[in-house]
Amino acid sequence: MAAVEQDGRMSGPRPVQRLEVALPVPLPQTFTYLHVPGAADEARTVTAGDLVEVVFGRRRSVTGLVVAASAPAPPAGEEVAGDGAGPARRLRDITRVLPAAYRLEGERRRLADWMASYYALPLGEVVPLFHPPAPGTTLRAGGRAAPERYPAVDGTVTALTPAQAEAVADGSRRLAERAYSAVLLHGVTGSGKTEVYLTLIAEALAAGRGALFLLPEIALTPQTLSRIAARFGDRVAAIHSGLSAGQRCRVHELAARGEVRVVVGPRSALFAPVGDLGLIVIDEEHESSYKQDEKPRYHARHAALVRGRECGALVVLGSATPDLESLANARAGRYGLWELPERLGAPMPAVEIVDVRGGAAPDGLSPALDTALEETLGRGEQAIIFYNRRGFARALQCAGCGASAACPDCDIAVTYHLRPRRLLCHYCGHTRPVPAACEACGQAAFLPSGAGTERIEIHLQGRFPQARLLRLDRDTTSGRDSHHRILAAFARGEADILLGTQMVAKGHHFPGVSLVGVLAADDGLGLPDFRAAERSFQLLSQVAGRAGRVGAGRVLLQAWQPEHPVITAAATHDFAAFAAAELELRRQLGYPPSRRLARIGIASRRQADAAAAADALAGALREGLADASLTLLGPAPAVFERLMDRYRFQVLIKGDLSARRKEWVAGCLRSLAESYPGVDAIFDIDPVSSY
DNA sequence: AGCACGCCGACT
DNA sequence: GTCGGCGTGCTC
Repeated sequence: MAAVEQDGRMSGPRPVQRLEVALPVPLPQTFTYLHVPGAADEARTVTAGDLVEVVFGRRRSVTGLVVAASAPAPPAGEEVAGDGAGPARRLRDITRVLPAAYRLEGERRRLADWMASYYALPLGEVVPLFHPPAPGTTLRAGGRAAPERYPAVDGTVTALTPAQAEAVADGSRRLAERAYSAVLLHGVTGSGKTEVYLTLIAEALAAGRGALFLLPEIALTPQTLSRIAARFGDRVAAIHSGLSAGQRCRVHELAARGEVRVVVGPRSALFAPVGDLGLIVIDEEHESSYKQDEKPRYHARHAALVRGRECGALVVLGSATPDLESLANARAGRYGLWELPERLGAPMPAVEIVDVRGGAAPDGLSPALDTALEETLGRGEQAIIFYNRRGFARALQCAGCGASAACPDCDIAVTYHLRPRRLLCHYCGHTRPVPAACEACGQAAFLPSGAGTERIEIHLQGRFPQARLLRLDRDTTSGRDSHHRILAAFARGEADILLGTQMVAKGHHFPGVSLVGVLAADDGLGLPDFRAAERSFQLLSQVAGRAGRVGAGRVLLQAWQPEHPVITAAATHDFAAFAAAELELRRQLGYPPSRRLARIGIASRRQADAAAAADALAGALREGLADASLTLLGPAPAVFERLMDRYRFQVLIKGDLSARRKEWVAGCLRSLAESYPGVDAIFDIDPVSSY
């Protein structure tokens, strides 16, 4: 068959390329497409590393990575390769080749390969991380294309303290070596970690190299961005959830062209195509938001270390409360260690533990905290009250039969909310009006049991009617930016008390705060999760660090277990004591960082199917993974046995799974899905929690 | 995974 | 009568 050229002349068939394309589907194979170079404007010859758009199944447009491309050759009856069964079909042409700026090659490609192997995913499933618009981000139609502007701040470089200078000096030496190395920067709240990061970024830039600066989304405040912009001007670009698809593409292209040399953002910023990377900073490296909780379930800290290794960069992990895994790596000599033990400007606040056992209002403010708050307000200073539970009451219990109103889709008591007055499931979002009478026994008297921030708010309003109160939790932050607006208003002194959930603990500098009160400080310790103690310690340290960053500060921790080692270590700002005790526990129980962990979750609408599939899987794994270095736990019902109308079971694997074995497990899960329709399986490497 | 096809329950 | 729930089958 001859093609008709635009000028009407007949010509022979055009040479075509056969492309092997990795696509974002959970299938182990690549897919073969054809490409006719020169068939359209910019239809250049394709090579491995190009991204292409294709029609796939019933999907109009899917972006895939070319992993192999033949030389252009005359077409010869191009058919679907393989099985032989069924009628032969012609191979499909690709729709489009993405511009060269989007090519996935060099150390980013090696990172993609590592991720696919380490997390046991087809290569195509990690490719979307590397090209904008990234999945799961807000796509605002039309978006304002104007570059983001941040208020100018004083960009003056302050003199470094001796500890900061020492860290920077070691960092400079490492940068000059132009080889991979990693460092844990352990610096207490307010010790000036950011100045160390910014100085090192400046050094990397001065040496002509690029940098990535990762921080939790929540920490991407206008303050932070202004400070960075003041220092680096238009060589820096920020990625955050508010960017439109077009703005994301722009950042990507500027980075690929080398016009932007520093990219700041949350975990997804790790994949920006900044060339000749000299430095990767992971701030608040202990934050669990660095682990993506949907597929692909990667950990950005781990991936950052791999990217650093692949391009010869210095990777700096910073935290006031390092992840125990990072601490163990530093102690084992795999990372350097920089310590900033001194807070700048003010001493660490004094922390008092308040025993609430036997008190009149164990869920509310103790007399000690009440008095401290009264004094603080009397002096015209600000206070933060932290209670990690939203709503009015944890459950609405029937006074007659004791039954708590439950979620129809989860085996969970629903939370009682006052504004609006409804019952709400915090796991699936189910909501319904408050019933007039008990749904189980018909009696009309209820006992709201266990307090939440709404209830504390009402108490505080009654107790201190003249105080201006701001509440910060998921229910007061539904609007875009409302979170930052509330924090900014409090920072400007527009309220006297900030009451809220863990949102009050993160980031932000509050010069006027001299009192922090924590209700139920030991609340998180009861969770059946091997990281419960670590998370509690981090949270308490963080919230305590909000007090007295200027002048004297005071922190009151109310607890049921005042002698609990996590509470006493947090009260004495003693990270080393906490770490020593917790590392020993982890060693005894065989949890990270002593041993690695993988988790397989099984879920189905039908309980029997989920149970049978979990049993079958555990049996297969016990046989296929019989090895002294591995320990299998389960199958066991998940901690929340039923969520979103699905019954959940799990199997845990302790020990080091080789890439081979992960691949084998992934294969088991694929065949499990075939044998048990309606059953879903999740394979989570290095899960952030064990339930 | 995503997307459409196909087959049985409660509604204008 | 049909709207729509989700089981299931396939993807070059």
